Amino acid sequence: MTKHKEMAKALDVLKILSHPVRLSILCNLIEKGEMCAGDIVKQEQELASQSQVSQYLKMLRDENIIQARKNGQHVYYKISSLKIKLLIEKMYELFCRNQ
Amino acid sequence: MTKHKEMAKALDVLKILSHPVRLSILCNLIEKGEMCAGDIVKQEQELASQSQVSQYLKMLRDENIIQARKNGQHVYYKISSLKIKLLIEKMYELFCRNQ
DNA sequence: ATATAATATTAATTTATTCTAATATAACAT
DNA sequence: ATGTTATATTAGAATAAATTAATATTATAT
Repeated sequence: MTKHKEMAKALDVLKILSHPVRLSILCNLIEKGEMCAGDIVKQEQELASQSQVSQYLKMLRDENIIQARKNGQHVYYKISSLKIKLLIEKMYELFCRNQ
Repeated sequence: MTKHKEMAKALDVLKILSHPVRLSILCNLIEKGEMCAGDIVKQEQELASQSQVSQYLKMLRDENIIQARKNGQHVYYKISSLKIKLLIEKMYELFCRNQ
């Protein structure tokens, strides 16, 4: 990848992460491993509607940050990008660990 | 810090970083250690005006990501947040290192 | 005192992102 | 077939962020 494209990729990631509900969804997916759409909606219901969550999940899929697995009428999501997982974990370490 | 405030802090950081010129400024500051405003403007001149760069520098100062030191008519900037430095270095490692 | 160079500030415009509300689709149960 | 639950899609409205263009400030040199 060229320097410019690497930068663009990093910026895409940052933009996606810099939203309270999207970041929260990703943190919960890291914690739980896998969740179905409905449970994600429930987790975020204070801050976002079903429609919004569905739109965020699509964004995250389109960026190859999460992947979907359909089972009957349920859709299960999990993180597919190790890089994003590591980045969020680093942020957790830097901003959320005491001291 | 409460979980909610930590999250909010992380989000502020992500928003600030998710701009091509702001991220570029920070990367250059990490590389060079310290730069004066004029040199930063020169580095970014393809993408941003003097006014824009000055506004970005203010944002970064307001977030305590960089600090300013005035010497005559020049203002020298450098990164003041170790956390941000470490985060950007992690991003470099994840997104910009080959492989 | 005036001019110039370096940097900062401001308000208004433009553009991008997010939210809302309504509707669509697909799987399943009766 | 009809209803129901889970999830996705869409277009338009609302909000937020970025850019522009003009001006202000501060330090220095003449």
